[in-house]
Amino acid sequence: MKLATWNVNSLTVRLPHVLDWLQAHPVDVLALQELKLTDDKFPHAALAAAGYQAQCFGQKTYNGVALISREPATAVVRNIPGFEDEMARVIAADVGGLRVVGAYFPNGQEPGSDKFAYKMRWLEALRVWLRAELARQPQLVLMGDFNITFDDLDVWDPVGLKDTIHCTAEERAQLQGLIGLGLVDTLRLFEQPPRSYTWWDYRNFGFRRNQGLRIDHILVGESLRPRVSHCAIDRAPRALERPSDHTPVVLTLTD
DNA sequence: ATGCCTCAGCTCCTGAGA
Repeated sequence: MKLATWNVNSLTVRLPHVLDWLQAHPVDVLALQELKLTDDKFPHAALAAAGYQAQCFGQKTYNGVALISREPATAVVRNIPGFEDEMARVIAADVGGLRVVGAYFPNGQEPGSDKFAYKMRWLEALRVWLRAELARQPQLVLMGDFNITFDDLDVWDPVGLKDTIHCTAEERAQLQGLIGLGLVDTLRLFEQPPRSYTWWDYRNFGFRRNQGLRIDHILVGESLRPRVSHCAIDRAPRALERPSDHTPVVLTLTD
């Protein structure tokens, strides 16, 4: 079984890339973030023609998440129960015997800002909710655009970007809080090329210079760890014409 | 350097992203 996550930065613009990618990488589940469209504009027909059904949770202009899967997804939950949020950031469902959570974590803009405070509240609510979810169904996968680096290995310039957004101690403490629930950072279970990132700034030739961050992650419950056979970043879509600024991460589980 | 690029939208500029 294969699962993947990809922040597409507008599904309208990136649909051709997504369809091409699914054809070349027929994963069982693909979590998308930053759809930037409302549910009435979601391309169900194009995905159905490719052999996929979708559960979507969109909004106008910003945010928006979806779970695309070969098999139907059930018990769908949108956003964090009990956490009032105007933004469409989370979609969870049962797929293939797993609880799959796709998430677009808040950016946070700048430490000390209102948006940073919102990010921290959101992270706290996510952790509390996932603790209960894991108790109910330990076979859980949390994947998406976390907008947080684990450590300096995830940062192209850890000195210059020290304590900036995605790299602060507060954000990283919350990310470790998720690990503390019994979740595993699957990419780090396997040897990776040096300077492995999932996002590169559009500006300043960020991708060409490999000046990026690893902020898209796939975490699994400890009980799934024995089934994790591979995890890797697929840089290829970032090199296409008119790319998203993020690239997919792919997890392989033994059946 | 309050810059660089990309996207959506009350579209010829602005806000947001990261």
